[in-house]
Amino acid sequence: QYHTLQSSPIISVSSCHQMGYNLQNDNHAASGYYFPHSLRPNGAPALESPRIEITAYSQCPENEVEESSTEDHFIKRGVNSIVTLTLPNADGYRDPSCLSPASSISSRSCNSEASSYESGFYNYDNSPQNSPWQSPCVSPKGSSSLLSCPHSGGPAGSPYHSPSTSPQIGAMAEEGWPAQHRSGGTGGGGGMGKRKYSFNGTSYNQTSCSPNQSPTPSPHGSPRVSITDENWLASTNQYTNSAIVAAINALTTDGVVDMGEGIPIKTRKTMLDHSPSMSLKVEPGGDELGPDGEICHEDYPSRLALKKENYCAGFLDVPQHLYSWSKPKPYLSPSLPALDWQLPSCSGPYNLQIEVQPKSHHRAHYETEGSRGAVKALSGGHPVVQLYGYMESEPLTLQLFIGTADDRLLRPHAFYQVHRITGKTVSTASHEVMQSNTKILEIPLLPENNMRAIIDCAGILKLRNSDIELRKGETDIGRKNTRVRLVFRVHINQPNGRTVSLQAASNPIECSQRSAQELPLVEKQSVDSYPATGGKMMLLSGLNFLPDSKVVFVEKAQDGHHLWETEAKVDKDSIKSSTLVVEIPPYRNQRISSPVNVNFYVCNGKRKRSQYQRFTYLPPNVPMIKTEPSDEYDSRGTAGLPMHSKPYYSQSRLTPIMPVSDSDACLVGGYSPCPPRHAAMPTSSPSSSPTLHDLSPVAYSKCLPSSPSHAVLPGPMVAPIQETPGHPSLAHPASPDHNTSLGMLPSQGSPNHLNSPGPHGYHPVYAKSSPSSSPVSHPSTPGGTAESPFMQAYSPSHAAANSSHAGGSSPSLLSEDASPPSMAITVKQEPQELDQMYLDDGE
DNA sequence: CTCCTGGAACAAATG
DNA sequence: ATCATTTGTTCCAGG
Repeated sequence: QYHTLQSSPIISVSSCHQMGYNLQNDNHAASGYYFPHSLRPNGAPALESPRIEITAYSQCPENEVEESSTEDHFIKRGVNSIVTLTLPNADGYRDPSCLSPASSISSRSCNSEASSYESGFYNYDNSPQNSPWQSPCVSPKGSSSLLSCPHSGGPAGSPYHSPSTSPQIGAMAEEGWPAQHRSGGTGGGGGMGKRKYSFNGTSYNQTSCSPNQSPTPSPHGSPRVSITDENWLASTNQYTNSAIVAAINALTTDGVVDMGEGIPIKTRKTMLDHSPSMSLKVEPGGDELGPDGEICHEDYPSRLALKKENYCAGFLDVPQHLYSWSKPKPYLSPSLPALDWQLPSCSGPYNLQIEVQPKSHHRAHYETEGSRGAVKALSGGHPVVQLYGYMESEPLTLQLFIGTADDRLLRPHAFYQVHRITGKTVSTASHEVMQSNTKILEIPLLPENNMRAIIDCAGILKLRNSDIELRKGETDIGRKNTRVRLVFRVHINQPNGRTVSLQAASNPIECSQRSAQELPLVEKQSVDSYPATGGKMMLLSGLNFLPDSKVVFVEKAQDGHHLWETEAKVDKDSIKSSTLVVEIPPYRNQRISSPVNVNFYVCNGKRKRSQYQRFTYLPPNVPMIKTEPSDEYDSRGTAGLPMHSKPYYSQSRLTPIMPVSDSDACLVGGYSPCPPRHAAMPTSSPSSSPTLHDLSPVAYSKCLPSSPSHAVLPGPMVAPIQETPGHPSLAHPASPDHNTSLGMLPSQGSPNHLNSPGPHGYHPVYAKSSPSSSPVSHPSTPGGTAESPFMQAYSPSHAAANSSHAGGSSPSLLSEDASPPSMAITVKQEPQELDQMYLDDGE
């Protein structure tokens, strides 16, 4: 294993490894990945108390029988608890930095699912963190899994072992964090007290558990129990972690990161694992999966393992047997990248595409309600996801989880969970798996179906804000945080032992009943860019437009303050609920020499605004750049309907992170196309493979520089997620993490930036952008890709980049200047990228 | 009879 | 501190 690790390291490092963990690279890869995780380190902060809680959880699991998810969580927790216990060293938490590589590594391996293992790990833990164990973890297979567990555990364990290690994370992080955040900040008490929820039947289960479990220091005790807390906690940690990580990073770059995350994750996973077992239902999916084995195994394995080790044994086993998945591969999962890692949508020949996007609105259901059905597509059908470039005969497993849709990096959404839909109307088999508080739906991707899956089995469950916010470590707030994205992942094992992980995120989905009914939504705009003179009519298509809807164009500075704002003239007579015609207002400066990115939004009233939409003013003389179709549109005239739906789509791609933008290009063809794009991502590291997430700073930096050239792309297109003009809501206090978390992202971010037409030295901006300072405001800048600062706000990637580390790297990007002239257009950068890509592929 | 939904009542959180 | 909004969650009822 080591060999592999070592050998591969360099190469793979950047890329895939994660997957690869199994493979080998662990170290490198791990390190890279870990970074992000390292965020966890944040754990450091929180660390202190954590363990305690864990213990509690363990109890819960059994009790609760709630349905899948909750139970799972509990179960896991139980496991976790075990784990936690192990970790006695609180110290470690804090030191995350100390951890350095070793710890980090271990953690990662664990990350994913490892958690479950953790419990078992103790022993492992003992082993000196890093070394052997870790590596083992990395290693893909089998035993490794256990090992990995250890890792996960290791991290946790490590703490024990070595204080330095820190404590990694693991244990600490989870508990600690939560405790701190929640209890301290919000005052869990408050939350608890507030609601009656506790009473609710649903909550019962949870509560019962949680309370007990939650031993958390805090008094939460309260009924609420935020059930999930525990579970969540772990997960939360992740988020938090990111922030923390960021902080940590600042302190130290070491592998530390991993630690934190890894542990939490593990715990979570465990929980998940349990659930899975519970879910046995798997049924069809299972069958299919079974065949696939590989992928499934990954997840399953872990589960299995966990189960076995833990109490599961009995229950779980059954299911397992049923399905092939259960198999022995357990370990795989551990190696998989954490859910908050940013992954590219295409790598080498592979390209994971969302062929049919989900509708922009889907009312999520509460636990107190019945299911509200599966997420549907605009067409009335269901979302469709396809993997291009995969020629093997082995089925793969497509993973789906609910991710965030804010301006920060993509990560599992704390307030929503994917909900498995079954029934006669459902044609797609699926199977639930829990990974660190996040429910994942696993769907078979079969060669016979051309590696295409119709997602008609995925609903969305809303968790009570009060429950989630109480989780330890959870820093996000649920209020107004009702937009999500479907996040799809595929892990492809390659001959060389590495695993390529791809990720694609859907366009944002508004899950709030009220928001969906009241907030205007712009799905398409007929014009993306136009000369500063304005005057052209632009057709907007979307939802909830009212006779008195207004369209406001705004330009924000990096720091978030408004540079320019004007209300455009709306053709009141032509307004329909789904369409609106507006005249593009002249830009404040008619002499711009390079494209200027601004934003606009539709406003139905004070707090009823659409997300920011991107728009680019072009220098009067300059012909429109190819970049966008806009030209066409222009010519057509607003009346023409040709709209761009860029925003969303681009976004979706974005999600994948940087890659995303690239992905666009890649899209169809898959193979060839991708490579180029990779460039963007890959750019980061020679190593390349986008797939891999290069976490390491270095890579980034590298990438960035190169990126400039690449930059072009769709950057603009990227259209970061739409942001709501006025709502900072998303911005959460805690957020800092986002940034940090991103470490990985950076690459992405950079690309975007690059892409952005942004004329001139935005760099600075970026740097600023990070601006975590004004979390809230940031969002606003959606459009900004190009120029400005906005970009940052928008795309998560940006954020990431900006924020942390990225910073380091990003700067370079900025400097790139590549952006230069607005035009930038996406030229192909292929060469470089390709190389990288190939390399990756080749390897 | 259960599952979906669409609508809304209620009530906590904000402004 | 109070009142008006908003927004989150729970209920209902019809298909």
